[in-house]
Amino acid sequence: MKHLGPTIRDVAKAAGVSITTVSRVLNQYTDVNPKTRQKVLKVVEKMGYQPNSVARSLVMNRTQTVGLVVSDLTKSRSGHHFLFDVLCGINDRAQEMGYDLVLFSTSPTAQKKTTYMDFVRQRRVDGVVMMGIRLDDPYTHEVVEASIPSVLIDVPLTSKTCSYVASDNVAGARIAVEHLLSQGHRHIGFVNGHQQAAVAQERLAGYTQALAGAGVKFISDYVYYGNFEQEDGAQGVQSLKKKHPEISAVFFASDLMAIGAIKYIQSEGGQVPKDLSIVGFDDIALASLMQPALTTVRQMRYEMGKSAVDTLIRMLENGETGRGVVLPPELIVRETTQPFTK
Amino acid sequence: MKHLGPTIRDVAKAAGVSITTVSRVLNQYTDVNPKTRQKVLKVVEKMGYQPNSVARSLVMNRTQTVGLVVSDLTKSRSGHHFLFDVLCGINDRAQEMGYDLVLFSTSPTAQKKTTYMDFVRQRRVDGVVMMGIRLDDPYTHEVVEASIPSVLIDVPLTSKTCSYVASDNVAGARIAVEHLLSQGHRHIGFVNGHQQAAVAQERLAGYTQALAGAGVKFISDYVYYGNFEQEDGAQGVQSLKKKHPEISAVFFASDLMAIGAIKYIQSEGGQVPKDLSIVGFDDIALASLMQPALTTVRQMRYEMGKSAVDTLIRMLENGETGRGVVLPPELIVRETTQPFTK
DNA sequence: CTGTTAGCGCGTTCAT
DNA sequence: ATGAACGCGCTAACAG
Repeated sequence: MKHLGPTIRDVAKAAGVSITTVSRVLNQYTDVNPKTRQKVLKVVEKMGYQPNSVARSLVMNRTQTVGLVVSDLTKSRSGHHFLFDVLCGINDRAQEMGYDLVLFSTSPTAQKKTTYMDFVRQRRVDGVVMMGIRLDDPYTHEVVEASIPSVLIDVPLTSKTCSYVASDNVAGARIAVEHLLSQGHRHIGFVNGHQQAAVAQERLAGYTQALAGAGVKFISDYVYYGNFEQEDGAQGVQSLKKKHPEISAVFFASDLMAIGAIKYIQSEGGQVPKDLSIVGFDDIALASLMQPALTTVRQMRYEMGKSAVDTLIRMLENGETGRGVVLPPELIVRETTQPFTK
Repeated sequence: MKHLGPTIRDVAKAAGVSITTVSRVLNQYTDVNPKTRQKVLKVVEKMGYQPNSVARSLVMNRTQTVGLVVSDLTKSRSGHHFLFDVLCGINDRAQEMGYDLVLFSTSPTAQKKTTYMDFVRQRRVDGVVMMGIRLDDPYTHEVVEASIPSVLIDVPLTSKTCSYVASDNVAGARIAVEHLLSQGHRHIGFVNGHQQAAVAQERLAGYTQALAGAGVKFISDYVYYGNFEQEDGAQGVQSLKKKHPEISAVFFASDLMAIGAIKYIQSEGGQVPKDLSIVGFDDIALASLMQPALTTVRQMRYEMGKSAVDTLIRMLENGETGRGVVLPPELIVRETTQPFTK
């Protein structure tokens, strides 16, 4: 495992110039003789020289690297569908902007052992994008106070060095529920995510707003808290329908829960939307493939990823301070909702 | 944006020892006085010192980083379901072993511009895991000849520095087709992936083996080549059934294609498995949620990821040479297959 | 325009 | 058991 290639010194020697000069042409400095530049460039080309980014990072004190930290990447099966698209957006944009992407997953337990700043300092990433994080994760608040720029996905917190990117979850939930209301439903259940998810709180707000807008009374017992997973959806409807048989429609905070619910209803011999109208949230790939196809609220996942990197880089390179970016959701009406019939 | 923390020098000063000594205790050297060690450790603790991994990488000429290069990460929608789980496995194991994971996506065009070795040398990763790569991607053969260790996912090539991890695709296809045969089907179509996918070639082999084993004649016109995507599945059955109405069962090289086919058949008023028995490949999450639930061949995706990292690290740290790791697939019988009825 | 000189933070001989 | 000195490959003043 020795040298994998020539160093800047080898190039300098071969070109008959100093190291500095080589460095200059490589870094687009203008004050270098065109002829020298050509000569150097030719040697670089011939030797197949590639600058050692580690050495450069050391001296520049910048790694051109962004860290993507995900909480419990593996465990949250629900997350996959959402995370992957965001990841793609992040990766694509980072690459475009000349940054490398380093992936980390943390768990709440790991977060107790290593502080966020230790974590970041050790890795020397220039900035961080965090996703899948809960409000009560230890890192959450460390991040906003950290001195290194960060962007949170789906957690609306900002500071001088911390921005966020999220869907407009309030609006998303509202249009979902308004859709149900417009179809005549008046007893609308809500299977939410866990309370430590910022999005869950926002979607609850959207739910109540929609009800209020239609003059329908909010009944807190119509709200069930799950964990975004399929099983939670099944349990959610089951619980809701048992206690409140008058419920004719349910809004779910994730497609996966909605799907779990549909499966459950079907397994009990029921039919969707005949027996219950259902709206999900996310528009994951499965949504359109379900039988019946799921009516849901689409999030711009890929764009969230891109936007996160854009925001991060603006803080990194232009010194901008933290801000929030909110992306619009979109109602996708498919087959799991139908007008209320007594 | 200057110092984010103390350097080894600060620690040395504060502890009243030399840099060397600090370095020694940090790197588990034994020849250091227990009392000095304690003193240093205490200072390290108190100052919250974190070694600068960049500096260490420079001097050690190792980055403790593995690169994950994926071909067309974003574009291959079919890949998501497969890639993500593998990614999780890779990430988890890399983290366990103390390596960071850097994510890259390449495209065939990008591969024409930058050679693989340039790519790797620039990033200074210690090793590479590649996935989603085609046999005709430029990188494919550069990788096996490269001087830095690598592991290919799903491409059975080895060299001194290159290993691979894959499912036993021949066996997987064989058990799928044997299942169909055992149900009495004799006219079995095969919607394969594109020919530049190693797995496609292998699955074809498994398909023909199974037929041969049952004394059923192989008809090359029963094989359709798609691109692993949903649409390809729909087109595949359509084409196959039109030309060969006698076909009573079809094996698909990906679940997504199988699902596309089911959707197509249903949209035409047909029924699965009554009108056509179907077996997929992968066992993605959708498979069990489909209506009817998809019979398929499960791949150990997460384990493939873990295994890839294990293999890579054995080459990296023990100097082992390239080898192949083949994981067993498993037939998951669900609802899309039924015995042949005249 | 170009070369010389200093480091960046750390691991590593080689003395002591 | 410990420290001084050197160098990893590169960028950035500072002369000329």
